[in-house]
Amino acid sequence: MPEGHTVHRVARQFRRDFVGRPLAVSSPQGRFAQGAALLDGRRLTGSRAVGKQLFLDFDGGLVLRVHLGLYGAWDLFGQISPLTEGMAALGSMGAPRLRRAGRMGGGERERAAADGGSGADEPFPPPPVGQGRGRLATDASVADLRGPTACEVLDPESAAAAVARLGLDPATEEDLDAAGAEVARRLTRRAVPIGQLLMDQSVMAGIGNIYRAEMLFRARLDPWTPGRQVPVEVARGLWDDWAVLLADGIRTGVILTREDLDEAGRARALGDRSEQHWVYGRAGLPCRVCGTPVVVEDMAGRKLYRCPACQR
DNA sequence: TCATCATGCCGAT
DNA sequence: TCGGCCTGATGAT
Repeated sequence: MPEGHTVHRVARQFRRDFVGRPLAVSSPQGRFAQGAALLDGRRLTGSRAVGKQLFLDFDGGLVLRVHLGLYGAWDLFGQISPLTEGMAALGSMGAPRLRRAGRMGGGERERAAADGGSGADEPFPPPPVGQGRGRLATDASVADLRGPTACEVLDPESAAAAVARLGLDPATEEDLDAAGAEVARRLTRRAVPIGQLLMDQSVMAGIGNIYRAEMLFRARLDPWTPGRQVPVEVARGLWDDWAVLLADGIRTGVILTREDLDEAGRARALGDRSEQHWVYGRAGLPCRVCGTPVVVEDMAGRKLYRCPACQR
């Protein structure tokens, strides 16, 4: 789903199957017609993610910036490489959607072709389903973009400015130590609740509502604590934890934050949503540590889950 | 068939 | 702080 780990996986997928090739770019829905015309026929030269945003680099320096928002997703067809060892290639990445694939627990969908069949009944390229915003295609692979919050073509300077507006992302920073120190500064100089600062994409980029709730539980930190009251070393610990969780999420495609599980428990949880989180989505259920019912509150218009006993 | 919900973000007030 | 916007799945009616 579209927190940072998903977007990094999308970037990786484009590197595997699209970078280095000329792309046919179109706008089935029409809303991306101008941008598509600028990119159509150009070779894709790079694919990178920063936070929740995807940047696709094209010959001539043009950059396609995509933000999936809450509802966006990529549908993938044709020749698509598996991203996760031992798992089938994916047919959809982003917001949870189910179109032609079987049941899966996450925002990623295995492809119909993956469940034993050859997938030969799928025409290629497939007709765009619904009103796709954009289609990027090589002669072998197709990526359809649906429902994004942002999809725009930028010149190199504007793309750099968009990246500069984002906070630090442990998956792209060269110097994790220096980045951690900077993040700790940004987290501890404002009176805004730490729970809101974690969602602020200009501080640490890529954290969404699930990772926010889970990271604060892992730190046993009350989300309502003003940032400036959080000890610097605790703030620094949040960065270090984000680095660990993000790397794990990129590897598995799943937001699994339970560090208490053994290998078998972890393997089970990867396929069972109800076992993946400490507090997210568990309102009213007993805290996994102390048994106190998990509460859900509104913080700046988003749902915030926490254990009122463990996090203080 | 309808209302509600969702892992996000922006701009007006 | 609020409403709006992107889209589709789900459960109630």
